[in-house]
Amino acid sequence: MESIESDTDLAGKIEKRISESTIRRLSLYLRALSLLDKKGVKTISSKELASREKLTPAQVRKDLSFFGSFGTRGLGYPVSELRSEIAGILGINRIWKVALFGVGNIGSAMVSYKEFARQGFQIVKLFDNDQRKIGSNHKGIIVSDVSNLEPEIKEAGIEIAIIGVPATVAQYIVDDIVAAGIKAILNFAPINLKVPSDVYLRNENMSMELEYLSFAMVNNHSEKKTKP
Amino acid sequence: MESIESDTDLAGKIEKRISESTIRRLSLYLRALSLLDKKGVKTISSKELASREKLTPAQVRKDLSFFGSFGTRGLGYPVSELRSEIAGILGINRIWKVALFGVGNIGSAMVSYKEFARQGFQIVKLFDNDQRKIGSNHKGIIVSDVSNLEPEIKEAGIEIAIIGVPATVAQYIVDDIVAAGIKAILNFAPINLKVPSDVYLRNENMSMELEYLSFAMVNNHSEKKTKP
DNA sequence: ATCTTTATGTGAAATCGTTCACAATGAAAA
DNA sequence: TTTTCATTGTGAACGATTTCACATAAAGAT
Ligand SMILES: NC(=O)c1ccc[n+]([C@@H]2O[C@H](COP(=O)([O-])OP(=O)(O)OC[C@H]3O[C@@H](n4cnc5c(N)ncnc54)[C@H](O)[C@@H]3O)[C@@H](O)[C@H]2O)c1
Ligand SMILES: NC(=O)c1ccc[n+]([C@@H]2O[C@H](COP(=O)([O-])OP(=O)(O)OC[C@H]3O[C@@H](n4cnc5c(N)ncnc54)[C@H](O)[C@@H]3O)[C@@H](O)[C@H]2O)c1
Repeated sequence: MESIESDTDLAGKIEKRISESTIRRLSLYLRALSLLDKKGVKTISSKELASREKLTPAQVRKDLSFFGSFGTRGLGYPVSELRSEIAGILGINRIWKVALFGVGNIGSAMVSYKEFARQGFQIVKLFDNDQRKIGSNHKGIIVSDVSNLEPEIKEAGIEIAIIGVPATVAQYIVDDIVAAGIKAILNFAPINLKVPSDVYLRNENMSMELEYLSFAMVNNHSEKKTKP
Repeated sequence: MESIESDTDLAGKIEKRISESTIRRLSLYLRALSLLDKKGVKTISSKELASREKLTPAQVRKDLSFFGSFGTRGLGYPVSELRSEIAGILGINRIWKVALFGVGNIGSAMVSYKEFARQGFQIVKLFDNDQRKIGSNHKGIIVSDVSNLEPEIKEAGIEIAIIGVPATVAQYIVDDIVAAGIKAILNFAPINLKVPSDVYLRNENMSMELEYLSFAMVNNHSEKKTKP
């Protein structure tokens, strides 16, 4: 439960905790590199990569240096190779099976979004408690009854859950999900969910982003720093 | 364009830049306080408030102290009053008119979400370029043609735009929106949009959150710090 | 082969954000 | 009243992250 594990850790080297900011920036690098790769660009310098994501070249180099030396001095980084290195670091050079809880507005939007599957996040199960939805077909997936989640999750090999149910019931669903062995949760409900310390939880909070915009406008708040 | 403005700044006091983290935590405090207020709780200590959002009491007190003294020593903070103070700081004790661009999966989900309006963000215009959608009624709003956005935005007094169009066209739409005078944008397209420095931009990046979960699982990465 | 140019990788410095620790203060009890 | 108690508000210490600055290395030019 500490730091990073040995598959990105050259033997004997002292491990260093990777900051959340660095990990988030890796996602940005990955997105930029994927685009460049598709365009046929072969190499890119930290300066160019930084400018595409409003970061500094030093930041790019420092972030990457935590994981290894991927560049060539005088030349830059090989686009395609760096792309797959980062995919490997982020753990998305594989398929993650995802289950979605709550096939409502936000849930339906997620299932329809093909980009997730392309990035390795495959939504393979949908759960709801509404009898009108259970049994119906959404993008090729039959909606299951949430009251029977454990065997279905285990059988399908689900490792990530997305929470798209109302805030009032989210904690109950999460308790069941955790009991079923899921270790990663992306939550859209506006509530602070309690999970055991070995379960990873991220919150998607759109109100927070709108409120940030509101604050910025009311206070003429300047972005002082490159933030992923 | 620097720091916070004078309405939260007692005369003569030196202004201090408020960190992004602090602003994001204010949103969390607001959410918790709204809930407590609804439950009829009258006062809350920094300790209790912190525990509800997985933060430290010192953090809560420090965050609030940037904006004033709202508590009573020995007692705590008055829930209802602090709630409206924070709403004032965030600039949401008023109504913001919002326009949504791209009435697709994510766009439809946002229009249907009543909570935004309750928080002061009122979606009053929808824009699309699909002839089948233009003129149709979504939750009481007629979808407008995006090619005629400027007069409609100005007439409606829109100040915030939500971008729910494909990444390939997002920059074009944003250029038009900015030309129409909009100063705040919440973007769902997975692309780094270029905007003038006086336009506030926030990105909602769900892939980033999923990738963070993936990284955490692959690397047994522990949350070391309270992050909003 | 040698030189010039360009750009990486990385300690060290600087900046920024969080936590500590305690004096100050008001509420409640005696 | 006076004392006790709980909890705020805040400088200062600490820790984390970002930026600087340069030695190092490879590519391309001459
Ligand atoms: N729609 C948005 O734009 C938006 C934005 C931000 C956050 N959210 C949050 O996302 C969540 C879902 O929002 P929505 O707009 O999609 O709501 P919704 O009402 O459209 O969908 C909720 C779904 O959850 C299902 N459900 C309810 N109780 C359940 C239970 N006990 N078990 C399983 N399924 C259950 C309902 O049948 C429904 O299909 C909410 O917590 C909301 O606050 C939504
Ligand atoms: N659906 C999701 O869960 C999800 C998740 C993350 C990010 N996103 C991003 O959000 C955006 C929208 O995704 P979606 O799934 O809602 O897509 P979608 O295709 O369902 O919706 C896009 C909408 O934009 C409209 N549009 C296209 N070109 C336009 C133009 N030039 N002007 C105005 N409108 C135009 C289309 O007619 C359509 O209604 C995309 O950038 C996507 O990458 C979506």
